[in-house]
Amino acid sequence: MARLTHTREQIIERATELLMQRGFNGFSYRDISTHLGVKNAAVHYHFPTKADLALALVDEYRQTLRKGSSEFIAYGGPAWPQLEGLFTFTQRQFCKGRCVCPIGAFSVDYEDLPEEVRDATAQFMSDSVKWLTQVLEVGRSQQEFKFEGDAEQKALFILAVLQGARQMARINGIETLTLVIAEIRTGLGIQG
Amino acid sequence: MARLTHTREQIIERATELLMQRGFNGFSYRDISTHLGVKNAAVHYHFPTKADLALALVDEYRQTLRKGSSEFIAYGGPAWPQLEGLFTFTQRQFCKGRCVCPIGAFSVDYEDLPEEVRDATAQFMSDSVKWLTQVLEVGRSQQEFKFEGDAEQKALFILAVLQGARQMARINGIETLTLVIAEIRTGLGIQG
DNA sequence: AGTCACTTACTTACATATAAGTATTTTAAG
DNA sequence: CTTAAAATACTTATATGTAAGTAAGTGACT
Repeated sequence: MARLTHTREQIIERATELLMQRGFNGFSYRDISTHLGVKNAAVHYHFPTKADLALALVDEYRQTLRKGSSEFIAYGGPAWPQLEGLFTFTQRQFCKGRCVCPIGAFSVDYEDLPEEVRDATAQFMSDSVKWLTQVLEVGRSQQEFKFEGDAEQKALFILAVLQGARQMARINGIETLTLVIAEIRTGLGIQG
Repeated sequence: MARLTHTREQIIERATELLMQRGFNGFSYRDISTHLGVKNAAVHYHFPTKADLALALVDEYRQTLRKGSSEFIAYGGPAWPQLEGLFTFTQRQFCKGRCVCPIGAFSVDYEDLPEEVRDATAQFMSDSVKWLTQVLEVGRSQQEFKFEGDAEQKALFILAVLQGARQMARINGIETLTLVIAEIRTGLGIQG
């Protein structure tokens, strides 16, 4: 079943960009279709409603992030490359368009979202926290990181900083993100 | 010049709520007017365009935050009540409707915003960083806080965490915000 | 013949905004 | 102190554009 076109993938790609740049309520099907050179209804063909599209976006983002992290969860290994991977990912995403992360965007529009999308977003958050908690715990036990207290609390903390910094960086420039990441490293006893 | 109605103030109040709950693109003039029991055009009378409204909202939020902080800047005094004030403010705002802060909301819709609104948002951010930097510097020199490195970097860091946590709390519940604030205190050597 | 991936052509609804009119209140002049 | 004019705070009505969604049709491939 060889694919003739990649419209579906292209829709997701463009929608992700738009979501990150303008928020979920800040773009329309038209913004997607004109960009791809197809008609509005073509987008509806692949994603009948905007909720369907939103679900696909969360899923896509989850898969993107999971690619690198699933191996760690399964087989262990050093923890700090995992954490650095998260930093790099965050910075690279930001550079692709000074954008906030999809979850950050969704969290602003949260009340508006259909319940399934809210659930998917929450699930994604929960997965991320679990993953980072494990990275921190393993890293601490292997003397890669130095911190006190609950690893899950620290994980929440780090994800919150990244989320916030990415948004602030949109207004103040990327140095904000860089400085904040440096501060996280310091807080974990990692010397650059 | 006694005021007969408070429509203008009520518009700002309601619009702030809506902005925090649904983002700048997530509400319309109709949402405001029906809530107040006036007509759509009444809102346009006070704020001809949505950009005008946005500007007023940033200004309002700035004034709200500045009330408590201007005295500190002018006259000094202990620093930690200032910081605790920020925490309390953040938590109280959140409880008023599980909402993100207006600046967080704007940062998501940033690309969409008229330039004046972007400028005002940036100005607000810059003021906030300046204020918190001063609080941290004074607090450190008075032995209220304990931390190393640049105070401005730390200020950026703390504002980013609060911003991010407030959004995450929307999805995960207020404990996230509480935990994160506890973690900030720890990072400054403050014992609860 | 049927399914896939669309297009054409629409509908319904809402958002933003403006123009013109009205009631009430304030100001300022005689 | 009275009154005319001007400003204030709206309403009614309407224009223009856009968003989301659907029904029915088309052509290509299987």
